[in-house]
Amino acid sequence: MNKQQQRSEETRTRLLKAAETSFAQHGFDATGVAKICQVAGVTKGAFYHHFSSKQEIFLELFRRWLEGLESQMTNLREETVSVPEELLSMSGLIQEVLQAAEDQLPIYLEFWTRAMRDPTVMQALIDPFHRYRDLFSEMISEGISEGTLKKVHPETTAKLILALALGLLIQGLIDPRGDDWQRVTQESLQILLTGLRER
Amino acid sequence: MNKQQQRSEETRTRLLKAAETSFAQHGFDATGVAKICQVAGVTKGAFYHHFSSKQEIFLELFRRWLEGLESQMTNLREETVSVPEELLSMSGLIQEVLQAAEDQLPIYLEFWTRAMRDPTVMQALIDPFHRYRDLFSEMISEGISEGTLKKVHPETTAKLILALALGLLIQGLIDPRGDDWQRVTQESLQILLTGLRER
DNA sequence: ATATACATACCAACCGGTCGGTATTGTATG
DNA sequence: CATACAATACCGACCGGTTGGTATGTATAT
Repeated sequence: MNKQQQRSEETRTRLLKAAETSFAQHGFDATGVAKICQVAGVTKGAFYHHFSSKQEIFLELFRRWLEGLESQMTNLREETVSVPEELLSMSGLIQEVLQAAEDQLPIYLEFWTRAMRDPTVMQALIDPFHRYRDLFSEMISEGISEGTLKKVHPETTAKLILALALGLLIQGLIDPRGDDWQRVTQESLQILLTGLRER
Repeated sequence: MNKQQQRSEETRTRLLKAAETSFAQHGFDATGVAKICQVAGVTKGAFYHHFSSKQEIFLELFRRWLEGLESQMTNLREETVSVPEELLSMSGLIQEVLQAAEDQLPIYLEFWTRAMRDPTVMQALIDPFHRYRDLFSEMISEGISEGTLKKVHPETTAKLILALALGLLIQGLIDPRGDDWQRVTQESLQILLTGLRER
């Protein structure tokens, strides 16, 4: 890699990093491009050299986040054996998501909110989201055919599980240190599995 | 109430109504005070006569929403008999929330996002939220002592149920016409109850 | 007469994005 | 190896437009 390319890439990541924390702290609208540049230690010229608009740097962050999530989920699937076990190990994933971001968790909400207004962002959200759902749906179907799960409707159950994950994440947002969400997730999944498991 | 008060109150509600739809459609930041006034059919003078800032009219809407939710929930509790039945009738409530707002659902997300930045809004959100949780917690405890529910941890289960409700709401936001969320909610609660019910 | 409820005109601040220019690195040529 | 040229990466002053909020005037009810 060139010296130039190297420098370029570094500024780019600095900008992304700066944008991420800024968006997380103050939201998309309240974060000026100038502020992002200041945090990144570059100028507007650099910014608009790398990104064509404020919207675009946001979308870039969004995509990266979704990609990370998806790869985590697929990794998960490969490591486990039975479906119920697989579901239980989900709690670890939720915990990871919660911890990974720490202070900048609100950016996820920002993603969501903006998706509601902007069709481009919405599409970027919906597609992976549906893939997650399908992934869960397949998991359920698998569990049914392997005889570890009751004969429930896979798609509905997938929605149920996703709802649980989303809801716990959001509650974790409100009450970050109030509770051991790892434990709550674990127990919740236990209860859920009691209703799902074939015995 | 005299003629002046009557007029005053009408403008106030018009402003609130206008703000609600505008915030829902375009978000807090993207909605100008001027636009709210235009929709309401009054001028800025009227606006700042009734509300000291844009933030304040937002908070007013927020409080009203939370109050509405809470009263709906307490109503629900009085009408039903056994706890499992009570939980099942929750699905109706979720459905109501989804329908009631229709186009302006995103405003709830707006509430949430702003709460993450603004301590005032956050407090206004957390307090009722904890009350909801306590309400559920009591429901569970009641169910346990009346012998219809297994001996689970009430608070954890309350979080689980709230998570489910929140998650389904959010998925409903993404996919408003994709599915019969009423049915999904119903079935999800069924599955959950299978894991909770004492038999 | 006086307070209330609103209208009008206006401002200072800010913000996303542009643009002409510069500095540094890479490359072709003699 | 030196020179000329080109491409890339970046700078920072600037602009048009918007916005929340204010100052002041006016009409109407009490």
